[in-house]
Amino acid sequence: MNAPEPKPYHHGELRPALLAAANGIIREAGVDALSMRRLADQVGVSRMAPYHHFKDKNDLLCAIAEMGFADQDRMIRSVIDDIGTEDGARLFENWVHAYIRFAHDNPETYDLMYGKEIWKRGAPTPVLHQVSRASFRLWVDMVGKLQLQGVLPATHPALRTAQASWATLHGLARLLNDGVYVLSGDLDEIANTAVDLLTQRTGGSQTPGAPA
Amino acid sequence: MNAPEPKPYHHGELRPALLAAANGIIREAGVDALSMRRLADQVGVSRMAPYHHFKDKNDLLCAIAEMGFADQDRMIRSVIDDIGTEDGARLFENWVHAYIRFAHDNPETYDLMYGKEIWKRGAPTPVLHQVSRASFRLWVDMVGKLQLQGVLPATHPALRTAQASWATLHGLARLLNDGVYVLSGDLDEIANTAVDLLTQRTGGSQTPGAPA
DNA sequence: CCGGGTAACTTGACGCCGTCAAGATACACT
DNA sequence: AGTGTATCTTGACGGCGTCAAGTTACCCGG
Repeated sequence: MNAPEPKPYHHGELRPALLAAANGIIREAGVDALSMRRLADQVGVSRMAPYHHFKDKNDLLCAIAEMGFADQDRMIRSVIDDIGTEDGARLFENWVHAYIRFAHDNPETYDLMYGKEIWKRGAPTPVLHQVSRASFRLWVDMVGKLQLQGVLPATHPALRTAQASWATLHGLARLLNDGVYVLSGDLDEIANTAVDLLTQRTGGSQTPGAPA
Repeated sequence: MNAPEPKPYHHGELRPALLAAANGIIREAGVDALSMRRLADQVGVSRMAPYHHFKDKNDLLCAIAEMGFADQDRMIRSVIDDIGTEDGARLFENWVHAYIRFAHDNPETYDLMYGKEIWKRGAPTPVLHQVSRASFRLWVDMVGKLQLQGVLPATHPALRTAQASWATLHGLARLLNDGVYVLSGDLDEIANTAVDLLTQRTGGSQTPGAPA
């Protein structure tokens, strides 16, 4: 056992430890409960120690948002890989549900990723900017392919269609997470409605996982 | 001139004065800049005075959000009245643009009305709850009528269609205000794309104000 | 006219917060 | 061994929301 070493002045792995702890706090107590002081305390360092690894609180939040984008991209890509490019409609449906589920499972992180906390109040880190744009580009490309397959209407350029349709997803996610108008239980049904609206489908399969 | 009376211990019109000042601060410096202390200072009373008219900071914010809903409803209704119920498609288009414009012109208030600050963090006042639900009901009724006119698809109940389509508007508003993905200049075009998507229109009038 | 009740307002204090400034510590390299 | 540097600590400042206890002005029945 070489673990103990009660207080090795130099923590050694502070940055990752901070990120992990911050994610934990956010997940359990919400992003409002995350303060630099409390974070430092929880990791076992003094209050100013984190400032050697993150210039700001904003800087820390950006790093967390970055991780969120990475997670989301991973999840989203797995949806694509699961199906291949064969059945576009099904792919889109799964995508939508995956997106909503991600937002629902990680409400606080989602908030950080797209909320004003970072994007309006504090300036987003350049690297966060890149990451988020890359994530959006993934979506635009996807929409383009779905337009070619006739799943989504091609009456507008892919970029515009991507923006408008993504706004729908984002709006749903926000309403769900903020608890306005939309009840958690109705979400799947609303998501299906959104899918039908966007794909201009006549009727609706009520649950995507139905044994077809 | 009977105005001066430098410091009449009892302010007399404190509550409305607080609301007005709060709205001013929010409009000019953002909701983050609104603190109870600063507000009190600006109105010329001591820090705890506002607490006799608003139980909480949350209570104050709810009151501001209420006013926001009132404004929004007024604006929305004026769109309806402007056109009558004759041309549903045009009505819907104008509605969407009016909605977005409202969000764009009052970003901080909009944030308060639908954001987590009130709905998740602090509990919304009962009366705010009522007001917001009434506002949403207005939208649901509207959607129902548009479905009857064939402007919006009737494949789902009015409630679901209202939720899904409203999510689109809300998403656009959020993205615009938070500065994610959507540029201010592209907004009208994106809004039109959204209208076309939702109404399943084949092509698009590019600007609503275009001379037919 | 006066006495007391009550609503409006003030001042003091507490414990949080983010972070600047300056000092202490441990390691890395010459 | 000595020096430089990255890392971590402690102290302090101003700001926040708000509880508790005091002060002031008005209102109303006698």
